[in-house]
Amino acid sequence: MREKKPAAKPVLATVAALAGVSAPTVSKVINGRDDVAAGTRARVQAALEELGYESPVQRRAKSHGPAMVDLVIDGLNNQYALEVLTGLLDFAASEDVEVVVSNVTPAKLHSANHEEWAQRMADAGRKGLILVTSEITAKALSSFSRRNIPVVVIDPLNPPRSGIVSVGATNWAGGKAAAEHLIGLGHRRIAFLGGPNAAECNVARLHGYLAALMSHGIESIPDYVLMGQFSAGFGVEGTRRLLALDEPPTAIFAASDATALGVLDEARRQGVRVPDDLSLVGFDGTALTEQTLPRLTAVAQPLFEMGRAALRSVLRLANGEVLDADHVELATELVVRDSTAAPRIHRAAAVARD
Amino acid sequence: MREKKPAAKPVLATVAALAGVSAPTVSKVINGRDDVAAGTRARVQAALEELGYESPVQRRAKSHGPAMVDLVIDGLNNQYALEVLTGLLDFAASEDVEVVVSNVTPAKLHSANHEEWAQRMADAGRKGLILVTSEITAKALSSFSRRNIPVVVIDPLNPPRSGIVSVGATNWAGGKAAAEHLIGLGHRRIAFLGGPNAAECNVARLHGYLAALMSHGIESIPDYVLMGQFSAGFGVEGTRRLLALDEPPTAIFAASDATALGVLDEARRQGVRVPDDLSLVGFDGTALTEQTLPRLTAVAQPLFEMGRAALRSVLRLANGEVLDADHVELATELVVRDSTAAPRIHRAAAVARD
DNA sequence: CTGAAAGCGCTTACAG
DNA sequence: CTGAAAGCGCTTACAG
Repeated sequence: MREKKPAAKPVLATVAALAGVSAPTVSKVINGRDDVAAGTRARVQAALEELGYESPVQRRAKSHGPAMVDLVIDGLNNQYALEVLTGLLDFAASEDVEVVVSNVTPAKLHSANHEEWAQRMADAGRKGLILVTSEITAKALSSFSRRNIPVVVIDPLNPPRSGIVSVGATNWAGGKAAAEHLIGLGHRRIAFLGGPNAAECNVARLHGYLAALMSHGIESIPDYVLMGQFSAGFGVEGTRRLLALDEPPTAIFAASDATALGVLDEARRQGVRVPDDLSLVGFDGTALTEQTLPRLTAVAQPLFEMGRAALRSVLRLANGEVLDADHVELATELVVRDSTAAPRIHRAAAVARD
Repeated sequence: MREKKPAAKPVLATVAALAGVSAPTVSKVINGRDDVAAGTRARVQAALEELGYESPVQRRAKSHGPAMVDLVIDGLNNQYALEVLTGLLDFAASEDVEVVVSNVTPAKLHSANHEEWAQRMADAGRKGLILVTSEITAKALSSFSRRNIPVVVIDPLNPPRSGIVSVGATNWAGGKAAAEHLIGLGHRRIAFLGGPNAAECNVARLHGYLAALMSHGIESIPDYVLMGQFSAGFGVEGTRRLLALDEPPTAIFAASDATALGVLDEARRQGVRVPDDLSLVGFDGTALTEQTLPRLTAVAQPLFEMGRAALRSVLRLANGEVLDADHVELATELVVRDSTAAPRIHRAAAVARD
């Protein structure tokens, strides 16, 4: 529902009254006729400015309806994107903003003609652009910024550069929390199944994990750190490699829920019980974590809120406001469920003591 | 003799004269008011068509940018909606159509002011409206059709009435295929865990299941048919009730993948092995079916294609074309994976024979 | 140059 | 339901 301001929308007659001329004269100034005295023209123009007058045509062109923003998701087909989208759409509805959604692969995004794209958005009166887990070049960004179209990236692949507005999660702190939870349970042989090396969020998770090991005096073992994709397939493959080691890990920190799903499947296939024989922590905290057996201990990202925050930032920028910071990270939270426990050796020792 | 130049841009009064009504009446038709007799409306619309009249608003909306349609999803947060959305967005991209997505609960949808909503869409030059798993009243529908905004419903909750264009799947055939697969494996005690009674698709699945039983001379047992929701929670609850029966079923046909997920969890909790002790067939065929252990045998709906077909229909209608049929059902397909097997008794007998 | 008056195209309020 | 009448916001034609 759109609220009508009590302040009456300025009409040609209003402007005329303020400028002390007749309506036809204002009409002439607006339409660029030359039969108006310079002084009169100046007075009328001042009045137009002051009242923020817009002709019906201008008003219409300026998108008569609710504000609209574009949202581009790379690979809609995962739980992660879905939750970001839901948060964003819910907030959009409450703000009376409409969202044009596109599902675009990174390759297509990269090869797109950004000038044309930005011009089309400007013509359509779009207020801003939100990208999810994509990267954007400085050159492409300038196509939009030159047209006053703000761009916000959710969970950017690149490290946050100044000039690119982005919303992320505290990936480093999340990685640290995951590893510390496992260390706290008594684990020392903790593996990391990461995503793409190029993804900044993945690198941050890795370094959080390394920081936790280091601060507890645990040496990191290169064989325990595998980089791949945020996918179940990589979880399966990585687990196979880890369990084939002479000294396999007692715990795995998977850098995404999807990866953890793969770990769970491969462990089951090999008769390795989770959490009895192997502890497992995921990352993302999507609805998937509740659907596995055992339910998955995971670092939850505030995906819903990230969608919300990104839209809020775009609307603020479109409104000419200044943001507190270009890059914002929302807090992750470790949610302990059923896939983590003390390592076997510990429990065996505890039983022996009894 | 009065010679009118044909090049003259048609104006409201021109249309009125041709239709033999007054200008205000034409104005009402254009703006979708409901206080115009059907016959009068038809005459006016014919005149509008013949003269190619366009209001200033329409003229502006039309000349600018790619076509846009609105998509309203009820409860985005499930795999089903996600796959429909993906199919629809991919086709939209290839057709250079933009999609405005909203996530609206059924309650909100019901209480919405459809007149205002339809008028906003008309003002914004939207080509059509697509609803996913929602119901729409005849009254609401008329708000849109009066403004020449076609509406297509994907997987409608109500039985397809004439006048409502919808895209669904062959739910009855799918239900029959699921039950026949189980019967073919030797099962006779087959339960059905359904969705809401109000959902037409669910009723069709149930009757497909019943038809299969009947055609094989298997009596249907009331205790084996439970109606609830398309959710994992109901899968858990239903399984609990079924396994507590004096003579529990040897197979369960779950009317959604989510329900099947719940069945799987509860079976595991009770130490009932799938498919050894219990066979399970799901319905939807979302990506979930590949992620479970065992992987889920399921009736797959062509969700991707349903999204695609719905958009295609809306664009055709917007283009003034006539559809072959108001309601279309795309074929479901049984995909056999690892959650179904011959019932125990059968296998025991087979072993005894060896 | 300027603006009263007429006009344009559309919408609104309301009597019948 | 319908349309005469009034109104709205803007533009045009033209007298001064």
